[in-house]
Amino acid sequence: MTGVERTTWQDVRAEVLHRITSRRWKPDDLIPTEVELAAEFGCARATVNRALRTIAEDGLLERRRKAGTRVARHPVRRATLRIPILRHEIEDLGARYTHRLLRQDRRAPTKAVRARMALAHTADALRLTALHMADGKPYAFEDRWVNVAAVPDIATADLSDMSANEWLVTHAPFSGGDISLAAVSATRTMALRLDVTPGDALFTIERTT
Amino acid sequence: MTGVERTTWQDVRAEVLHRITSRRWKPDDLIPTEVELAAEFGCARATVNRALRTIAEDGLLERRRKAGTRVARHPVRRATLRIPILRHEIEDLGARYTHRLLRQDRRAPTKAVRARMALAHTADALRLTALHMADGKPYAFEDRWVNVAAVPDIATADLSDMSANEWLVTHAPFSGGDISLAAVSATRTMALRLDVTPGDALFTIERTT
DNA sequence: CAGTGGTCTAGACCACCAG
DNA sequence: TGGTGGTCTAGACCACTGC
Repeated sequence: MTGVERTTWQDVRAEVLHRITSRRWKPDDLIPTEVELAAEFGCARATVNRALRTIAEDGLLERRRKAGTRVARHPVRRATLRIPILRHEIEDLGARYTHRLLRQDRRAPTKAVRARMALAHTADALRLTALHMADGKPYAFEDRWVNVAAVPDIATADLSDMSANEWLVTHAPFSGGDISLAAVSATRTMALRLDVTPGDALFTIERTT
Repeated sequence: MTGVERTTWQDVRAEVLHRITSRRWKPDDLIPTEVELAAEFGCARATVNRALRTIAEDGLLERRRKAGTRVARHPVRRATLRIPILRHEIEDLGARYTHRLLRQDRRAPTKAVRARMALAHTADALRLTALHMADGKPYAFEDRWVNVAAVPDIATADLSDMSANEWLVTHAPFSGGDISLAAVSATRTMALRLDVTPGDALFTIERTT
C-alpha cells in the first residue's frame, strides 16, 4: 500500500477556495482560525498560514490580527500584466524599432496621478512622453510619470537613446516609482462599436507595483 | 542597550534587491545557495527561501533545483492591475449604468487567444461581446473569452442582466479561465499623436491569472 | 488584556535535474 | 547521483487590535 500523503499548502488552498466558490463560506463570513483549520486538515499551522496568505494576496480573503479571516465582500479581480520592452516586441515582429522622445520635463503630477502613486502633494515627478515606432510607423504612444524621489538617477539619464521603460528595467527594476499610460493601435471594429467621434482614441492605464 | 534584532525575510529581500540593483550581482550571475546566504545573514534557511521566492515571483530571479538561483537576464516588468466592476465605476461617476450583450456564442478560440489561455487546441470557449454604457452613452467595449471547461456554470448563466465580469466575480472568483480584451474611451490627444486613421481605435489586453 | 495572524527556527524529507 | 530548491513540522515569540 501507499504511504500516508502529507497535506500540502496547495491542498489547503484548493479546499479553502472550494469552500468559498461553493459558497459554503459566504462573503463577509468569518472563517475558522489557522489553529482550527490546521487541526481539521491535520497539518501544521504554517501550512494553513501559507495557503490563506496566498489567497488573501489574491484578494479573496481579508485577514486582520485578532479580528480573524473573512471572505472578502467584493473580491477585486486582479490581473498580472507582463509589460514587455516595446523594442523587443517590435523587433520580434521583424520590424525596425525606433523611438522618439516627445517631451521630458519635471512638474507636479496631476491629482489623479498623485493618488495612484500615493505621493505627497508636494512631490514632483518626471513627465515623459514618447512615441515608439515600428519601421517608422507609430506603434505605441507612452505617457509616463516617474517618481523622482524613488528613482533619483533617472533625472540625469539620457532617455533619447534608450526608452524610459528600458532604462527602468535595466537600472531600477521594481523601484515601484512610476506609472505609465500607454496606447497601442488596434483593430477598427472597436471604434465602430464604441461609436466614437473620428479622432477619438482609447487608452489603457497600467500601474507598476 | 537594545537586544539583538532578528533577521526578517524582508531584511534579506531588501539586501538581495540591493545587490541586484547595484549590480554587485549581475544579470545571469549565479548567486549563493540558500544555505550559504542563511549562514551569511545569520538566519534560518526558510527565511532566505521566502525572500528569494518573493523576488523570483517578481521576476528578478530565476530559480531551478540543482541549477541554483540566477539573476534574471531580462527582468520582465509586471504590473498588477485591479479590474473594477464597470457598473461600480460608472455609478461612482454618478451616471446610470446599463449594458448590452452584443453577442454570445461558443466557438473555438483563435490561436492567439488559445496561446494566452494555455488551452488545448481542441477546447472550445464562450465568446462574449458586450457594451457598457453610462447614461446611455457607450463607455466601454468588452470582448471576452471564457474557458468553459474552467467555469462550466457560465454556459447556462443569463448574462443579459448581469455582466460577465460581475457574474464571474460573484460566482467564480479566481477560476483563472477567462481572458478579456477591453477598450475604454479616452482623450483625443493620443489619437493625434499616434497619427491614426480616423475611425481606428486603440486597445488594451488583460489576462486574468 | 487576550486572541489572532505574522514570522523565525532547526531539522527533516523529498522532487527535480544538471553533470 | 548528488546538490539545490520546495515544503512540512512543532514550537516559539511577537505585533497588532478588538473587546
